[in-house]
Amino acid sequence: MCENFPVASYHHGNLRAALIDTSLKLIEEKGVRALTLREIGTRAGVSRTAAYRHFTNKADLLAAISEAGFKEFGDALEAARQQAIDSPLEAMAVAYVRFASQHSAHYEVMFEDSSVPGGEYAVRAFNILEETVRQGQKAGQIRPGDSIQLARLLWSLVHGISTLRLDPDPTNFTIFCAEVLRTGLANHSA
Amino acid sequence: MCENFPVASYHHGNLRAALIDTSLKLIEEKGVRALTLREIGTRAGVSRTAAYRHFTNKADLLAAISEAGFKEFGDALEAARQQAIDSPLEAMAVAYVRFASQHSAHYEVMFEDSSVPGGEYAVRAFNILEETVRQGQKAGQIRPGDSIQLARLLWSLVHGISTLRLDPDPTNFTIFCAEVLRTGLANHSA
DNA sequence: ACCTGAACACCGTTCAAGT
DNA sequence: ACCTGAACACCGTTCAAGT
Repeated sequence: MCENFPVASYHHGNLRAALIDTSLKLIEEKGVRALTLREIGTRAGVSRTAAYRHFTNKADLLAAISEAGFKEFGDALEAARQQAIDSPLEAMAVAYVRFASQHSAHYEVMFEDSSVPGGEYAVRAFNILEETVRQGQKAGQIRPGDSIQLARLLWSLVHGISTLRLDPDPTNFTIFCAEVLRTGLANHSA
Repeated sequence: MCENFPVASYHHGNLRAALIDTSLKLIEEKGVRALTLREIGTRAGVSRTAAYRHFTNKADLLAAISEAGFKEFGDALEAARQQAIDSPLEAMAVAYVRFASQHSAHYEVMFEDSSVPGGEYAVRAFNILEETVRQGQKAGQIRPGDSIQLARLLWSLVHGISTLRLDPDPTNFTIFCAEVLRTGLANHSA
């Protein structure tokens, strides 16, 4: 991070990164809806229109933030999939919810439009989910069936957990949800 | 609905309802973020500041829309619970997703802030979910355990399905999800 | 009581001008 | 190339004034 660099350093070509950095901090503080280009400029030590040298407009800035977020997101999911051998689905779910919780500014921008983004990194991130389902099916851990539909179910669940935040401990709640989803909501002793 | 009434009728005390009606239409067309008080006024045939006679500000208008939405929402969930005897959980899930799909403007406003609303009607709506879980547990259909946590799982899932809309047929996808959730994601034949 | 129109402080965006 | 400051067309909100 470069928040303590002198203002002069922004004039050497890293203003773009500084603007994104500043934006993420402002989003964390007040939410995306309160984000203004003018305040970003002021906080970054440049004029209110300096951002237009690096982004065509505000939407373009947000798109850049979203793309960077999906890249990190995919890396986190990929790491979770490779590490967990016994229960990759639970590991993925936890990694998903943890990312949304710890990178709330990124996550907010990524799913701002309430429509699924179609960017390269977004597609990659969600392909990882589906691959995990197929992997589990091959290993005999997950029921057979349309892996895309099963991945959509999983994705909907972790997205709902992440945006609704009904439980104060997201990780613990996600582990609980993964267990119930795995074994089923039905009463097996009946 | 009163969309075809003469403009003069708005001056007889029903401007408040007309403003909410107009807002919902504008939200359906362009989304909440593009909603402006000025356009609401113009579309309703009054001045750009007429709304301030009925709402303290824009946030208050949105709060009124949200509250009315949660009231209708609760009615829909309650009706679904009372009708379905054999699988109340699936009926609730379908009713939830169908409401979000058919009342997208209302739903968008209701969950705009990405934080759970605490209003009277919102609490009522989600108590119905939990009651359904307890009901299913008493009937021996649903596994025992903390009904609040199980309701939170269900709620997260249907909210995720509603906001992400990964499947073109929300109702059909919800029935699929309810079946998987009921019987479990694990491979039972292994 | 209810509505209007001008006014104020914001915002995104453009553009001529500076280095 | 990169940044600035004035300017324009929008917003939400306030308020004195009209009926």
